[in-house]
Amino acid sequence: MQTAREIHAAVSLRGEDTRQRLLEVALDIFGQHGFDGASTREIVQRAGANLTAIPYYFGSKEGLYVAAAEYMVTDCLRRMTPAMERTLKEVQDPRLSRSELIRHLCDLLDDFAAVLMGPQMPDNWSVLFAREQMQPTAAFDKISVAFQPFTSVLQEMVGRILGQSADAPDTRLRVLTLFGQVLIFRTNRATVLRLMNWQEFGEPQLRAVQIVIRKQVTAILAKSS
Amino acid sequence: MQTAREIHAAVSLRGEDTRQRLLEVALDIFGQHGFDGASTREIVQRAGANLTAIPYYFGSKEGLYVAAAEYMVTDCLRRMTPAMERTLKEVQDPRLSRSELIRHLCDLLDDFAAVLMGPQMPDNWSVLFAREQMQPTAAFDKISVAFQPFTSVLQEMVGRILGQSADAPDTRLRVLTLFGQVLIFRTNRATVLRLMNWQEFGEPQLRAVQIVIRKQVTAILAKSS
DNA sequence: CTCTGTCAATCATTCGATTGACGTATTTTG
DNA sequence: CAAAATACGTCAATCGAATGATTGACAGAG
Repeated sequence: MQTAREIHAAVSLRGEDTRQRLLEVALDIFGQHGFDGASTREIVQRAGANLTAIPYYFGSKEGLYVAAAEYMVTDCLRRMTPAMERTLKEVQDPRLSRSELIRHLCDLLDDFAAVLMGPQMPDNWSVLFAREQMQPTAAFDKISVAFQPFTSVLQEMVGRILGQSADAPDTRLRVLTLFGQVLIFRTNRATVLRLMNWQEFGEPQLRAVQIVIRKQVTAILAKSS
Repeated sequence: MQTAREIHAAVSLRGEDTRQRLLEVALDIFGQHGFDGASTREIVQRAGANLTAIPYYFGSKEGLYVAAAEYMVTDCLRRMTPAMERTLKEVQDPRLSRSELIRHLCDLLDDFAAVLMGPQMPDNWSVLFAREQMQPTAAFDKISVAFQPFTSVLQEMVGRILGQSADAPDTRLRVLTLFGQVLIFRTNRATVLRLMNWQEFGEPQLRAVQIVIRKQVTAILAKSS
């Protein structure tokens, strides 16, 4: 990893445009074929750019990969921030009841599910994400750091609901398993579609998932310790 | 996909041996680099075989990929069958109480978590699995069919516990989310390790996960509808 | 005139697959 | 039982195609 070639920052409008198109296409193709399998020729062709644009803007194929991963993370976060900020505002009041906290948590998970299952999240992104989980590259750090505020909010809420520290191992494990209930609909897309006899993740499917998750999250956090 | 070249079935002992080594190495490398990124030369080199062994035994690179995926699924199932058969025997009695059923379900999920987090399940396998979820190839059918009995058992148990049909959409969604709570520790390995400040998935980590999952599954299925 | 961005042409490497030959078991035949 | 014939597995050499990267020239805006 890492090449020391010079990187141009795209000054003019024309340059920024091709840079952007390269990122989007690269993200799609890297997700589809993996780093080694992705062809720089295919990327530049679909982006309507020249082969030399990659070394020019990103230094190398690897530089393009890391930049594409960063681009993906930024875009995901951008879609989650409204729900997160809304939740942060909602739970500001320290006198909220347990059931009110649970309701706000469910609302947040609802939005999370909507983003994950929605059409704005291309499958190829998830593949790249999954690969980084098992074989972290330089891109994983950027991914990890970017998502931290999100898990942080969840820890805070779950901790308050269960009456324990937000940093307690039990709290963190709870957060992860709550995550898991939603994430499976993204990470195991094909299995879900087949088991449910669904053709796609549309509005009614999303609704059904949200209902079940609400029921279960409520049951998990309602009374038990 | 699919090439019509002739495939040799490896008759003698010597042939079966290299065939086996090719499968194991191929599974590792396909998982690591993806289908396009994997190099047949690297595979045969690490397997101590000749380049022509791949067309000879599997028809083509694609044939090797499908065979490797099948090999992985078979191996996973082999590790899960003992727990599954034990559970099937346990729940044979139709007069089992709800709490007893829940306990047996938790036991099954415990074993499932142990297999997923255990060292016998290489990371590269999970990557291949994840990729098949987003971009199913000919190998996904084999994967899907092989895992069906497992989801079938879970549907049966959850349906009985909740007093509803094993095939009801709600039952299936419950099964998927139960799955999800365990699966996240495999699919998002790097994120889990970082959030929990773990260096590995060892015995104590597995135990902690199992405890939380038991608590949550019990809470989910105990009383609510 | 200079800097930014683009371009075709070309480099050495590596890719998956094929070929035809060569041993070595296994089976058939005299 | 021994010899010939067949099938099995392996091997180096080679094919055409595609890979990432580099070069040097060229266009247009500041």
